Amino acid sequence: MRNTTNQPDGFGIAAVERDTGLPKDTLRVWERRYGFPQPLRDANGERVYPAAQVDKLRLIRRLLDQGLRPSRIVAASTEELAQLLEASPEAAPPAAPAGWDTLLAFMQRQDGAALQRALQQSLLKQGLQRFLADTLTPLTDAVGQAWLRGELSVAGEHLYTEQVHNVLRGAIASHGGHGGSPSILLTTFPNELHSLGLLMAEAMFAPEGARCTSLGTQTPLADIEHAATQGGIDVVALSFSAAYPPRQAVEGLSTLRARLPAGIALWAGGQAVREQQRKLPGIRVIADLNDGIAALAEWRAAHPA
Amino acid sequence: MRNTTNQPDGFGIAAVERDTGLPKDTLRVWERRYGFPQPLRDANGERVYPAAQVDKLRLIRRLLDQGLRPSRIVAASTEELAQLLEASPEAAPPAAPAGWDTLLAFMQRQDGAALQRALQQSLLKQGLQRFLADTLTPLTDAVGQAWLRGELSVAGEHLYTEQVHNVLRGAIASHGGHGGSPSILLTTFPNELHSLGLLMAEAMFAPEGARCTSLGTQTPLADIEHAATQGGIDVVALSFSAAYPPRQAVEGLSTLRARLPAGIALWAGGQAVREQQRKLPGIRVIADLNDGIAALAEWRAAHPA
DNA sequence: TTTTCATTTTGTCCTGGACAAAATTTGTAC
DNA sequence: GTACAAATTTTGTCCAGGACAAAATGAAAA
Repeated sequence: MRNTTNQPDGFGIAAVERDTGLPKDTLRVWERRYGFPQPLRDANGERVYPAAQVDKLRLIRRLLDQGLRPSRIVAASTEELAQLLEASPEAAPPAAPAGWDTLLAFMQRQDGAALQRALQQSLLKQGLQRFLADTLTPLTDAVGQAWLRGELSVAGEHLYTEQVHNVLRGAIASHGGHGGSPSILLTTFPNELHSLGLLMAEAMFAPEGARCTSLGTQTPLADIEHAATQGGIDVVALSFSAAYPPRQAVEGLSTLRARLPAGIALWAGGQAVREQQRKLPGIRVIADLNDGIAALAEWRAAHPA
Repeated sequence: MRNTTNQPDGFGIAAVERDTGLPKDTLRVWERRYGFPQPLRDANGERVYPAAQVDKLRLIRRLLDQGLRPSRIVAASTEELAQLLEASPEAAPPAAPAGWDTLLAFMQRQDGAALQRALQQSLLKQGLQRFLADTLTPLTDAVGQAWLRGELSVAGEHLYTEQVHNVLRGAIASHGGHGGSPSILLTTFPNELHSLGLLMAEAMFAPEGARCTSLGTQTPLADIEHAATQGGIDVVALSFSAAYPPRQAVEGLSTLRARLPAGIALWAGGQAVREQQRKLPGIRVIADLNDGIAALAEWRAAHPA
């Protein structure tokens, strides 16, 4: 029954876990292996992390998400880390989307209303599918980059995600038609909690006249199977973010393919599976949003009403 | 680098922690002291919890929340636990919400469209706030119960959550007014990924004329602080599901309270904090949706424009 | 070039011990 | 008996240091 919070000057290990997202076990093993962090100890021998070390841990976490390895960065000095951060923001800063500066400013100042208005405006001007392909896809990319570079806080990124949700849900609802075929079940595997890809897929399929049923994120495999066979589903569509381990994706998809009746198609989209088509026989890997439309056309050609 | 999730028959310790809100350390020490839970072991000696034990842990968790002590209940048989639960004041599960049978059928057969139509209809008939208090609250409860009893699959529950999201987001959007004051920032702590409570709170506050900014789930503490001070926020509102460890909630809230300027109010709602007001000085614990309205009124009384 | 195989890295789990905070019981004075 | 202080038990979280599978990397073969 510790109170890890308000050490006179520093944070307990539980508080650091909450703040940085790095599990306690990881914090301890890093200390053992790399010599950082090196928390003080209180009277009872428990770790007390000074604020400066917590800040550095947060920086390390950003670099980790950029693809750097712990052995290279955990032991490095704060100056080296800052240099690394400058160095390789994905080499080529890919042509900021139109109006990027304005949008970034909205996110930085936490102005959700303005952000939503701007998105809504693009949607009306372009139509749903072009909005998805030409605006949302590069924009989401740019937001991720901005976070990696430290130009945007986690809060700013969350705000963006939230507003995209609002706009897309509204668009899907207004397209209304709980129409025809195929009947598509959309979801993600457990541990994949990125819902944006899912929603974008739904927004792509729904106006094409498919009957979309989304289960949100994190449906256990057995339940996907159950829902698909129960609900008269034609296609099960899974979404994978870049952060999902590709091997787990392949393994899970193969298992699911084996358990689903052959009459139900299985589609997989997202960064983690983009290059894996050859390892996934019987599964349609969807490379991007347009390819999704193609997959839909294929299905319809193969299943004349 | 374990994959705790998809054990062919059972859950890894990390999955159980997520599902029950009981920390790993606690699960292990209970096993040592009380002989329960008693998970199987996989080839590598790691704990694999059968579904039945996870269910029992969930039951124990509920009794704990009611103030019973671990030594009385952790070692008890499932029958004893069921009796204790009957006897408890909170019992009163009955009174199935109006139209429950129909709605349950929709969920069981994965008919999202019908479910959404039914919810939408209730919303129109009752108005948003009564819909929240009189329909959605008991309904969400009933869905959870049905899942516990095995009458509803995970997929069915996900379908329900998804449709409620659709309906509420639509309702909030149509209420439009990104109006006045206070300016409320809504989110959850890391590891709390239940978004329904958050959305219900937003749906409660928005039509009352508050300016709501939701960051979705899982915002690190430091980023909540950043967003609140950056964005001209008057109130930070956190939501906690029943599965969130109460101690962590209390500790996190205390830390956040200390870090936020005194001028920014901190509100906390949800099962995990319902009984914790006395441990949370300087924080307004919100008992239910109506109490949220009350908190809003209090704030306005204290801050005349 | 791609594919396969061996090696290193890395995160999460394990055991069993410890101890402070909280809860409960016991003791004492009014 | 009731109120309050002190002693005791209960309980959750932390610690150390070891282990190992999955992932990432690098080398070799096709």
